[in-house]
Amino acid sequence: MHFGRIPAFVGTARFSQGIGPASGSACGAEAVCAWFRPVGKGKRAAMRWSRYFVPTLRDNPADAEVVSHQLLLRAGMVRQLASGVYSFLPLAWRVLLKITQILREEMDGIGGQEFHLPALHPAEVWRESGRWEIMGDNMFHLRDRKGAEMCLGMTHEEVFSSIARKELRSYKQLPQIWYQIQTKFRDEPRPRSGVLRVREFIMKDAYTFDLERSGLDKAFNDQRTAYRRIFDRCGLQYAIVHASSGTMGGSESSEFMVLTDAGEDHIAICSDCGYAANLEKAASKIPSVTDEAGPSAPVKFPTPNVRTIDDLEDFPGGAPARSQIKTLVYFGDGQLMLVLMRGDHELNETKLADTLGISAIRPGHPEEIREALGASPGSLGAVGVEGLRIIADRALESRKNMTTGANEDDFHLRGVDIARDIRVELWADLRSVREGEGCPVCDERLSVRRALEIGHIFKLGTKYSETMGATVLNEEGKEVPIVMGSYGIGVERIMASAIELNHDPDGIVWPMTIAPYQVVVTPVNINQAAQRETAEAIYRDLSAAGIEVLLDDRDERPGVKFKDADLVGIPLRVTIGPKKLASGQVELTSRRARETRDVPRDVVISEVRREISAELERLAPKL
RNA sequence: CGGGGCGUGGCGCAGCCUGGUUUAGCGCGUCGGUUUUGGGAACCGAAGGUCGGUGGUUCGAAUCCACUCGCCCCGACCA
Repeated sequence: MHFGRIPAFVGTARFSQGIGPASGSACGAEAVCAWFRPVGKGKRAAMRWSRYFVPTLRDNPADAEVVSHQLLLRAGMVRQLASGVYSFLPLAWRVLLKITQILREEMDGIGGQEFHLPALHPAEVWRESGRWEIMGDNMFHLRDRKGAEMCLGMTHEEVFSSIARKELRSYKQLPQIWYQIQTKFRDEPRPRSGVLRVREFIMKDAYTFDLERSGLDKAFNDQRTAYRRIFDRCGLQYAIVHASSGTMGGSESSEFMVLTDAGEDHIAICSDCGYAANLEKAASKIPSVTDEAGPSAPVKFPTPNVRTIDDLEDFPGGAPARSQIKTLVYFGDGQLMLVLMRGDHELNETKLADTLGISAIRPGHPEEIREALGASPGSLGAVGVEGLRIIADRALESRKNMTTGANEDDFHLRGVDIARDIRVELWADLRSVREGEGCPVCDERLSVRRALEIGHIFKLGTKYSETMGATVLNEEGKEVPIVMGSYGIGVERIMASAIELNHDPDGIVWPMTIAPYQVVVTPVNINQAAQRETAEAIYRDLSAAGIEVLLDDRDERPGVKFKDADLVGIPLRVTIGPKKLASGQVELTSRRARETRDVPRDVVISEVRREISAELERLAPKL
């Protein structure tokens, strides 16, 4: 823990790597140690607000929109360095350390072993897994001085797999549960929402290695339980939802979602049976439509200036949206394809990509579309189309007498019988579920809510072990691919969602478990000896009791100190004022309850301890 | 990548359209002093700005033009 004081170490670091004195000592040793420093037992130098770096702001910076971003800035916890890149100041770092401490305890609790892998990767391992191409511009690429291609790690399946394939040879070594808490780099197309979608962030990522599917099932369930304990302990309310596995691959995945409008995902949830799924995955039941018999063949009719579903609904001789076929053109896997939806339904692109098993799809460009179909969007249809893949949403199955574009500008077809007139290659659930539709499990009504992803667990299976050759010998001496799982948690997102869920007009209301400090001791007037001395004494006693306490010894007016304490969100405040102190009393305020009560000075320590215990009890994991 | 917006002391903004009367202002914050001390004090005094950058137009540019960098929002995309 004290490498920084060993001259040889500092000297070596400085000369061999050419880094300055500051990084040589502070960064080289202490910053690393900070990851491992246990939080909460500090009994050293007094934590005095007057000396503590907490640059609070009165006004909201103009470019902060979401609450967590505004409050993190105003509370003097974070500062932006670049778009999607944030510096964490001491208060925020304490919160993050407390969160990572909980992560460690729960990962260790299910047998996890902590690693620390490089953030800088050779291109090679990503080429092997095939994700160098798939990740594309989302990955930060660079070259070393020899010109070799490298990248900054977006995630660590590849690196962990490369260790596993070299070192794991026998089934006797399995199962393994490996994890780390590491910085990830993703060159987001659009960083946003403060610390919620960023380009550099801390992730707890875990990987399990098993011989068989059954082992993976157990590992997956253990992780799921650990995740529930973690988020319970962090004071978050969340939903566990079925999710798409996207570019991670794998067979099954669940996301842990905090219900907040600051999130960018949408989830469908059933309050009755508990069904919950990301809209990228959610299914629903919708009433079936009975069509009247139509003509024996499609009938073309002129529709001047009709370009949209709505236009055609209003057009004389048109059709209601539910009797229209929406024809979308997508490009993916090197080819154009037609995607058919009911007129009033919306395509979910992730469902389409998942159905096709490809990662990158995009809408066709107007020129491509015109070249392929001879018409522009607004007049497209699939009737008689040959040579293009045609994928249709299940809601269109066995529909008759439908109306769709004629692939001739300003003309549509009516009387289309899908089974008879369109060569559908693949039927799939492609539509986005909407509020109020039927739960696929119990038929109750689904609601659709905005949510923020804070964790995601995947059953990877053998995707990476096969492409990267990570195998072991089983009991019969046969070489088999290792069955893997992958499990991630966004550390800053826990911090930010805790704020999204716990704040009031005055500022943050930290859950006791992750609060930067548990108590702040505030003398109303630091210049009055009695108040000052009492505050110092209470501070010492609390500190000695192992409580995380901050002493607000600033020579400020009380209002300033109260406002800052509220803004920063410290759960408890002991206030020492002149009148009450004269009768041997101090005040104990709960930030969350916004309640203040008088407490005799000589029992304040035990009262504080009791309040903390009660809060920790409230946040104790339920399983 | 498409669309929109914004860069003026630490934070929030005005000034720009209609170039010079501005020594570039205002509120908050900061520093010094005095009086204060239970919910962001009052008064006095002070510091702090290459007006994002470069180039141009002009007698003269924060202001007009071109290019460029950065940031934010919506969409696309994304763990």
